[in-house]
Amino acid sequence: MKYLVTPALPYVNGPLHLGHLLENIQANIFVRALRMAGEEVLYVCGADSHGTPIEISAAQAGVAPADYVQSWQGVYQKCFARFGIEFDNGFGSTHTDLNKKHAELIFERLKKAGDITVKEVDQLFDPKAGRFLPDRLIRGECPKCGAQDQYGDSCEKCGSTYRPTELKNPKSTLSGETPVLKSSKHYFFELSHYTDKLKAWVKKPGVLQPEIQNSLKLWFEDGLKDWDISRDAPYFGFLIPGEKDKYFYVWLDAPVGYISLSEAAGGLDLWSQPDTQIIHFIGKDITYFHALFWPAMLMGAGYTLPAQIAIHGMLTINGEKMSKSRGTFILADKFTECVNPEALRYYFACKLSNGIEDIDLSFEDFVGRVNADLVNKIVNLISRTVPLLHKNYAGKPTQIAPDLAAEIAVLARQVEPNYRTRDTQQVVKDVVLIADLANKYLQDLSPWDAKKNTPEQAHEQLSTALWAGKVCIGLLKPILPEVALQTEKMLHVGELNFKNILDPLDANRQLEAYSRLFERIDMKKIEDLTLNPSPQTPSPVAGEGAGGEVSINDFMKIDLRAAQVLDAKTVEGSDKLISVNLDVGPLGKRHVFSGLRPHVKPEELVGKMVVLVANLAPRKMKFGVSEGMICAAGESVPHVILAEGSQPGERIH
RNA sequence: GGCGAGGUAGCUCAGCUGGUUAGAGCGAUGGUCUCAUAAUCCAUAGGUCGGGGGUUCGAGUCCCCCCUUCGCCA
Repeated sequence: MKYLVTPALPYVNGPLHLGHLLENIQANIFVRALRMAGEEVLYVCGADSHGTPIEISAAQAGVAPADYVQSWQGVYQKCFARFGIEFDNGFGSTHTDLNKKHAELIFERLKKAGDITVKEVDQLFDPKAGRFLPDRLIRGECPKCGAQDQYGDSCEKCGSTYRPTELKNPKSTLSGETPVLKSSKHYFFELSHYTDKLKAWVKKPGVLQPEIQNSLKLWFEDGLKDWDISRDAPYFGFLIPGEKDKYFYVWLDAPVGYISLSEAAGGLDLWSQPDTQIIHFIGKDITYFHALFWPAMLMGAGYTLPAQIAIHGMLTINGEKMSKSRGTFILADKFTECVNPEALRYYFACKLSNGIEDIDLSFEDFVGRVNADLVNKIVNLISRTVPLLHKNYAGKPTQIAPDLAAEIAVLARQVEPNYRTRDTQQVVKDVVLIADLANKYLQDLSPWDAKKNTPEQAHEQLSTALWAGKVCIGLLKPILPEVALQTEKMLHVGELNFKNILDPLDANRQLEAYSRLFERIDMKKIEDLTLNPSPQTPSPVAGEGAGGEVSINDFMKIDLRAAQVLDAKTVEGSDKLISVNLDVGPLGKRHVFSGLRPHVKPEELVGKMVVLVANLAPRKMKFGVSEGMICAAGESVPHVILAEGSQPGERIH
């Protein structure tokens, strides 16, 4: 039996946030657990790279859409890697020749099967921008309640939904023009042809969670409607064969990415073998596409159907929807600056099961679980035994107590099946229970207390507790790969898997000295996540460091100003800094610490017109606050760039 | 608005097809050990199971209405 596991392909419209991580951590844990059980698993993912939003963002950034997508691809891959998530064949994209080939192939097969039809559709068109407008790019008055400035699909005030053509006084958000109605030919996929097959597939046990089966009923009752799968130029996507200005709708070629990414990783045959276990991890928001459109496409084109659509709930932060204004729209990279990424893996594992309820990241609970259970109980088993074994028994373990070992083995054997059903909530519960047993065992027998024990007994007790700790970490290995790796090295137990996990420790091998496996989380650091909210407008294309391209928009974010040096002094206690006061005209006066001391004499600066990065975030330094940066050129011997002839405060661009 | 899924102790959650005095962990409080990242271990307190009505010998568990959160409405 071979497995193919995919998370949803993240759409390229900004940096990854904790919501992406929830799904990807869940899928990653699942993959690691299967592999630990000896299963063969292909694990692929990539950027969902097409569509109007990407095309427009790329245009705004002044780069080609393909380049725009590619630069994000690298950012995503690095970000995932920080959380222990790495895909077979790297993090791919749906904008590839391979994906084009498969999208066309499926389209041709559906066409041959008579599932593709062509109809004329009236849509709002922006004459100035020369393009049809998706609902989200039209704003106007709600036809129901009259609220101003509402999207073309639904009203945020009264919640009513409508067609964009019903909107009063509509305006294109691209050009501000009033859109006009225009007709165009569209391709449709006749989903209803697959109604019976889909009904049967949906009911197959294990394919979908019961809650999802319920919610699908309505869609079937209403009757499956045909699906508009084409978009007119300009559009970033794949041209429809035989057309010059019509493209596949992004949602058609996005799931096809599952196939092309598989092929790129050497696993195309997984889609033709009947016994493959194809498992898609998705959020409940995109159920429709994965439970109806996608399987219907596969049915029509003759591929293996997914064995399971593993659907999870949405992520909330402290009980509320992630919100940019509340600062709870937490970016993944920001998180890694404050907290060990494995803590998040552990916490999500605590909360996830095979249910579809929303998952709440409660900071209080998060810190509590990690500190109280993971550090104080589980890791503690190792940190309280290894040093004693070194002190009294030359760092070598001995045989283990059979009674406790048997009790623990019973719990440990439940773990693998729970991973397979994605019930990591139960996995963690069982592991914590093992840790509780072992901590209590140690406490009751106190092997550190010579009066209660003979040395042999104490040796066995310590070894048993350490073994229990190893079992705990081993069982959590899919969740905490890095901690497990460190433990394997420290205890010399080789690569832990579900077969060898209960093996005793090698009595002839000296343990490494104990080093901390996990640090407690400081609540203050977590609070920092929300105190400094993630940026509203994430920087696209950037993030590649020096030498990478930035868009004009990125450049324009930097506010460079001409500034006149009022005075400049050396800073006592620092051989690098110069304390500079600047006149920035209308922006007032600024104080800056400049690191130019080794190359520039303070008195040389006075009166000069320099270039100031005026909107650099103020930085608190040992000697005070610096409110900007003075630009200089040159690597080893920098010299200050002068803006001669400028007036203080003038913008430089 | 329609449909679906939730609303159980301060926090996060278990409670299978209705059945004895509603459970767990964390947190809190008191005590304990001192090997360990002031960790462990023991004990105690904490709930009108969102609200109201109904079916039943008996409902957190079934039915109806309402409030509330989340998702979807192609």
